[in-house]
Amino acid sequence: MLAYTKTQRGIELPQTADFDLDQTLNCGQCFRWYAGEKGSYFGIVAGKWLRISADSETKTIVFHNTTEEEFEKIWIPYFDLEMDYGAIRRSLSDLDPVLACAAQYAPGIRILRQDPWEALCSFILSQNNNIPRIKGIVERLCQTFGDPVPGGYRFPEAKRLAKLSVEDLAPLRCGFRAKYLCSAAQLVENGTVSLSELETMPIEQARESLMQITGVGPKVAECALLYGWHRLECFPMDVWMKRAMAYLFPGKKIEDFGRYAGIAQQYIFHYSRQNSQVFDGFIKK
DNA sequence: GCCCAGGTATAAA
DNA sequence: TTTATACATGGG
Repeated sequence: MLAYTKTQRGIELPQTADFDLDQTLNCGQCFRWYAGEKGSYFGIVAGKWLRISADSETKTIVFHNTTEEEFEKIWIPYFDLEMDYGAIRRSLSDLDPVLACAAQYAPGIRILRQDPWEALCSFILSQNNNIPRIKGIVERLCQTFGDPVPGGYRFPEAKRLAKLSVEDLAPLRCGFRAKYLCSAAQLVENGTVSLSELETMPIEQARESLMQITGVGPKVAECALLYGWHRLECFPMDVWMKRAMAYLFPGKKIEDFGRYAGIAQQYIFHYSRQNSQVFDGFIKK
């Protein structure tokens, strides 16, 4: 069982190497968390506003003003707190020495269990885009079409977006991606793409299913399945990652990373971005 | 102003 | 089947 304590501030969790807020919330897997004071973050998940911070005095992660019930129901699953990322990191490290090196750069990364629909939309909006702007678009999407909740807005349901036209989405200023969002909403709403079935569907089939949506290619499908459906075997590949793989793991295939390939991918992504030697090795054409 | 962003659809080779 | 371009917008 997960060891947490209830205090005046909320719920507190002993700080470990396996959970780092910056690495987890600032790595491009989610777009609705904002940095607050003193290294804290705030965001809205499942209609609940949360402030979360690391307290170096008490050596705890603090989930502020949270009830036990809410913590159990929302935050444990969302932050995937019952999965042993330390064990996964060690087993991945045993697989390959270069991967072991990469893992050291972001040992505190966790793969969030985001809402599948929100993740799908977020990664549709992420294509050929940068993170600050993606965040802005997602925020406008929620403010414009999401139901209000204390602290902000929910992410709008597919049902709501399915009624909208490309013109209706103009306030988002998301450019050519508006028609992609419409396509996603309509295919989900008319049942062509079943959000619930994607959790257990064979991965190849799941990928094909998502790619029926106009604007969802292999990269977006892989990101959505990894970050939205927690399909950890998924390994988002872009030009950058292809080069990183060729440079760091010549001859190695994604399957070699096993069922936690997606976590390996996050380690590699962070490592490549932070290590200038690796960067110079493959990014300059 | 200029470059470009964790891509994809579409039209040529 | 592989390789080039346009795409909308705005952050840096």
